[in-house]
Amino acid sequence: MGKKIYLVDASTFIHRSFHAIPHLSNKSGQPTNAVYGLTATLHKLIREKKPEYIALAFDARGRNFRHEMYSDYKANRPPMPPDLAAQQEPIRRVVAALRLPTLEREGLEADDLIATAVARAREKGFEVVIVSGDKDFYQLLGEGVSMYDPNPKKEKSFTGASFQEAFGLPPESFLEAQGLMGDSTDNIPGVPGVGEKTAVKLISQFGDLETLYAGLDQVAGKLREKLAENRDSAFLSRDLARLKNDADLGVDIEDLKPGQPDPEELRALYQEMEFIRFLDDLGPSRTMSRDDYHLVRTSEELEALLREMAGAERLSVDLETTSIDPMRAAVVGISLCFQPHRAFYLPVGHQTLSGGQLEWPVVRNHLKPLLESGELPKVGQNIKYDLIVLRRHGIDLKPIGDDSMVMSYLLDPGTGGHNLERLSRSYLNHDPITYEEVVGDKKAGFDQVSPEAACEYACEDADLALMLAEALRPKLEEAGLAGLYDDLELPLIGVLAEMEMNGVGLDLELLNDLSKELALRIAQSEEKVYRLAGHEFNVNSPKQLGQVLFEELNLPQGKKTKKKSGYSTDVEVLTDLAAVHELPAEILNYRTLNKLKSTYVDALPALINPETGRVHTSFNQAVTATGRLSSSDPNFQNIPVRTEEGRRIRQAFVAGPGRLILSADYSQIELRILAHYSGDRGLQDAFINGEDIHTRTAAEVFGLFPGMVTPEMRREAKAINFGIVYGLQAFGLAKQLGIERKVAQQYIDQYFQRYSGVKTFIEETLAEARRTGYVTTLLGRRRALPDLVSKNFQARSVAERMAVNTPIQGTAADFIKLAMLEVSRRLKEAGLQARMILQVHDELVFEVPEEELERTRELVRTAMEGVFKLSVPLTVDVNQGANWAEAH
DNA sequence: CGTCGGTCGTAC
DNA sequence: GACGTACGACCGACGT
Repeated sequence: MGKKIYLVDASTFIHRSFHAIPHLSNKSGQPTNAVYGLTATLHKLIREKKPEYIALAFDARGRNFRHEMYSDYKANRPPMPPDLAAQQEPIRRVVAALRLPTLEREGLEADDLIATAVARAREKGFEVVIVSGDKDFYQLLGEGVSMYDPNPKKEKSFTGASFQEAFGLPPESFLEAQGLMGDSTDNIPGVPGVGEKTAVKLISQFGDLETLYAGLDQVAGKLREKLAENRDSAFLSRDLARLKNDADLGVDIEDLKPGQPDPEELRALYQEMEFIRFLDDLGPSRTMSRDDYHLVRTSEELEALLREMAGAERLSVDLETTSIDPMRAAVVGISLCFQPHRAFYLPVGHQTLSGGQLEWPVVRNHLKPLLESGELPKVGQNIKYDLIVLRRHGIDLKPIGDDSMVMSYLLDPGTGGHNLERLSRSYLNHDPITYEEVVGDKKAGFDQVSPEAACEYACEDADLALMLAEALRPKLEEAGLAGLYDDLELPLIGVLAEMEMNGVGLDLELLNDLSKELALRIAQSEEKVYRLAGHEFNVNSPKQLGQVLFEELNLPQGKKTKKKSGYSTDVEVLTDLAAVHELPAEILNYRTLNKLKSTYVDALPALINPETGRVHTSFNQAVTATGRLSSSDPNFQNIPVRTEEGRRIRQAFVAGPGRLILSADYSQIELRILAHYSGDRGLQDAFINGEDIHTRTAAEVFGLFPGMVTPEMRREAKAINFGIVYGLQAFGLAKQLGIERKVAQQYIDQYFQRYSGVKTFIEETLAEARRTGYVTTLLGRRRALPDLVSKNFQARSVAERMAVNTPIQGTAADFIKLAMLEVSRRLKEAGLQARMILQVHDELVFEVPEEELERTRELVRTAMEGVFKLSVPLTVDVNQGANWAEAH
């Protein structure tokens, strides 16, 4: 086999990608579609052809010899669009990092460089493949010269022979045809009215332009006239299309060998461009050595480890367990790391063993002094998990030094996924061993893993958490987030762990009764639905329901679904249809009942922990974009409250004997924060004077004395008040209130006129956010909003609403977190038994011994009201009862 | 049989 | 297109 060289027409691929691929950009707004297209082509080429010799040809900027021959050459080309110009530099960086040789000479186009390279390469006996789809290269095809177009849509190759077969003329004659055809994209005229078909036909008949014009009388009618009229143009066009094959390449063909691509450079580039697909192509980047990870499986080894740890300054801890639920997990092993890249794994609960392992009581007793030592800060990834598991296993882990997950969250709460793998990739440039790699079979528990495999994985996790804590600390400082982290989020971890461990008591009997009742009512509803529909179908399937409503019953369809895959059957549509037909109304009833039963009534008992007899939610500290907590397994933050059935579910959340449920919620916290932020006198006065804010707003908007406000007006004003915080617009308000859009707009205008401080606040918030690229809360929490400067109207609008909402929602989140810390501190200080069990954004729920009720009430209220001094008072309503429903 | 996107509905 | 932040049940398409 001889040598083969691939000559890539890079410039054409760049243009083609730019126009063919819909707009792509990374989060900082850099357009990337052309970079992506060329990179995809190159990856494919390298992967499939593994070229030994290759060169990428680029057009030189500016004029070249064709402009001299023909002043209108490419005169129809608009200047390079800015979005394409902006991609030139990253393209060069990709090519450089791929270590691909390039051809680029002043005054020459890529085509001429390739034609020249073809000639040089043939002289040296190379086989040549031109990588392009451009017909300008057809003239070069022939012995040992072929074309290959990797475009996935119409992947094709041409050799000299296959070209002849397809076009009926030898490739070198195609140039003659090009003279006749011209090329509109380059503004080469050719013979007007003659396209590829005619040109190829004429040339296959005559052979070349000279012969054609010599025998022009053999051509019939109109065509002959056109040919005759444009004789000069035809010859000029041929000259323009002729590729220059004697240029100076400035490089020897033999030197056009690809180098070893630089994986780190590429990784950084692809990360910046957000080319996830190509990142995967690069394979794992393992920048951390695992050579110094050790199994500790005898008490001698354990004692040696303890001696070594005596000098440690901080300790990274990671547990391997049998469950992701810390309230059910048993310890399988524990890894410890206290200096970079040196870590230890202590197996205690492995089922598959080749050697020995340690007994948990032995490990516990040995480690307990260190893990509970106030002198040695503990570091971890999501350390709340380890805190809970260890506490259940007799160790009170303290103090918390750092949690890499929480650190990363504060740095960028807007993008989800603060797991160790992602943190490691983005901050340490290291792809860790994944859980799947270690466990293999997804159904197997971690205790099925061998201690040896577990050691590598667990030690790496502990190592990573330590490295990340170190790497992220300066970033927090730089962003001004260190205070929020040290004084709020970090201490909150312990409070959340306690709340989760406290859990919530459920009245199972009540839930059982409710379940039976709902089952009956659902069955009745279902029957009625079938009767009204005329047949049975899956009522839970929006798709089937859509068919019944809109195709069988021919009810008027309101709207399509968001992603326009079908008919919408949501509550808004069905409510409208309920006026026309009985079925939609019944569906609504069915949905409500079924939702309650499946999501709450039946789901909750299944989550009762057998050890404690209670339900232990997970409060997630690193999920929401605004700083709120979220709750899952189960989500206790969306337990129904508005309907009667909903309240019955809350009745099942009960206090133990001799205890009460106490609920304390901030009154209108978001609107109070808005009043403070905006400095609006009207809004502030309303809160300072203890007025009903919705009545006040109604009076302002409708121009009445507060005494004249009707309940209906108050309801509308309430919608406006809430809507303002979310960036409401006339369309949305009109829809919600069922009023004309114009009227809604009047309401909003009036609102901003009466509360002009709010209007100013929104404008200033947006201006500041556009300038800095992020918004902040009163405590300095940040959220980046790159889309504020997006060219996409919709994306920009969404970002603007986030910019208004986040400081308000996020400040409320800051406050209740502060309150949780403060309440927790004071309860301990006062020696009260009350246990905090839930947080629902503006509400804290406690379980309190009856005899401590009054003291606890006052303690909770003052702690919550005093977290921050706003220009308006923070007010807390406290209520209590035997269950959560009564406490509201 | 598991995964994942879409739809819907609950909370603040 | 049009009001922010979450979680989760269920369906159905798709892949193993």
